[in-house]
Amino acid sequence: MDERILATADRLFSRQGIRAVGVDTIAAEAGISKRTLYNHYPAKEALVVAHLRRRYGALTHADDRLVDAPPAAQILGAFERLERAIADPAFRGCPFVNAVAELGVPGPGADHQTNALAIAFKEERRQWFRRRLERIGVADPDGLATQLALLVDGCVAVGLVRRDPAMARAAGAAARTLLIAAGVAVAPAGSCRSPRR
Amino acid sequence: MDERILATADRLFSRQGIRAVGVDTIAAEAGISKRTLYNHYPAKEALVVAHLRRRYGALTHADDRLVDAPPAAQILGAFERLERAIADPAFRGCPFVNAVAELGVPGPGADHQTNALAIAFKEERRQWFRRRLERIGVADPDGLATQLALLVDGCVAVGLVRRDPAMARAAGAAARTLLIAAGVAVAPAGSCRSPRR
DNA sequence: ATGAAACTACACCGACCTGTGTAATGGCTG
DNA sequence: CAGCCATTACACAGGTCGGTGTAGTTTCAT
Repeated sequence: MDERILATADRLFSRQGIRAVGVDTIAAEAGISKRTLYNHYPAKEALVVAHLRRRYGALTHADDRLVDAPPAAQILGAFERLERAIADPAFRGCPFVNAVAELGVPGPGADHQTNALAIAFKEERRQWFRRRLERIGVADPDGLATQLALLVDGCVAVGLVRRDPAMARAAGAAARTLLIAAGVAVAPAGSCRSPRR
Repeated sequence: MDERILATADRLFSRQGIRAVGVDTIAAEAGISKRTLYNHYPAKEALVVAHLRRRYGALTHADDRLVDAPPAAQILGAFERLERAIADPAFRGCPFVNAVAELGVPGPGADHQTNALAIAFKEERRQWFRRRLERIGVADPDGLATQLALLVDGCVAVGLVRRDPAMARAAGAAARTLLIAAGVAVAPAGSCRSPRR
């Protein structure tokens, strides 16, 4: 039940924005009464936090399937997955950036949770890159991880306004260039998408 | 008068989000009556569009002061300016990305203007890079311009949630690496900030 | 001084917002 | 069957929203 509520909130918050969606709409779309919704979540804010936590979990481990591939391939694979994500019509940018932008500067003593969640998510992904770069053995894994994470965030941001797979491909190409410049041996471009032909 | 209204709207929309700010608040903060506000702008949506147009003009030509410097220095200078922008406490990310995220998917026959403005802005900045890369004579100015623009957008996005100058420096370092990989001769890191010492 | 234009204060509208209170209904387990 | 818990429908409170109508006041050029 909580799951159905959260899935509905996810969809509506992503599509229309957080403030644009009322609790009545969420309850109606979830097929439950408003009273039931408030029996599961004490306030709309709790629903927002739960929505962000859900995204956190889903997005954090989205690129862990290729865990057996070599680290460089995992990194480039993440950018290929990004290209597919942007092509999805349901793609609505980064929910954490959106939430921070929409909820505005935290007022007195409130809203710190959203920003903390956003920071944690960005750092989590940066570390995802860093771990793999360390396994490769590049000179500055931390700095390069930051650069790769910036490319992802840039691709996500611009992908929201201009849904163009060329943006994701450019991000992947830039990542490839940065890896090569760091001395990493990477497979030639496009080798993953059409392995041998 | 229009200018004062717009400046107020700019500040409030940026700090608190578009939907979070009511017209009463804008009028009060601008020191005018709500009626006067509606005599200058027919609806809140017009105010939002004007706000985005204003940002468009301000941000598009923000990096045109170094127009006499060599193109590569202009490009790297843009990333240094980005570092200062992020450090500004009033920095609130990309207003176009924020607006698109907050206003949600355009309903039937409405809101296309915001998205079009956002696309135009992103493209404008990409072309800004491209013109300079063409003057340098790199092999693929268009592709490299896209990559540099992605770095800027990534830095802006992550700079909103984690106000850290290290992010901007990483973006600048990545830009430098990409330029070098494209065969551009760039000054050593930090040469602009402390010219000769 | 006169008249037009701009501005102000203020009430008001209907719609929507988050959140609660309540009484009735359903299903499930003992 | 009895008791319990979740859920429902529905009304309601208190507030904010975008937007309008109106009557009176300021400003300013002629």
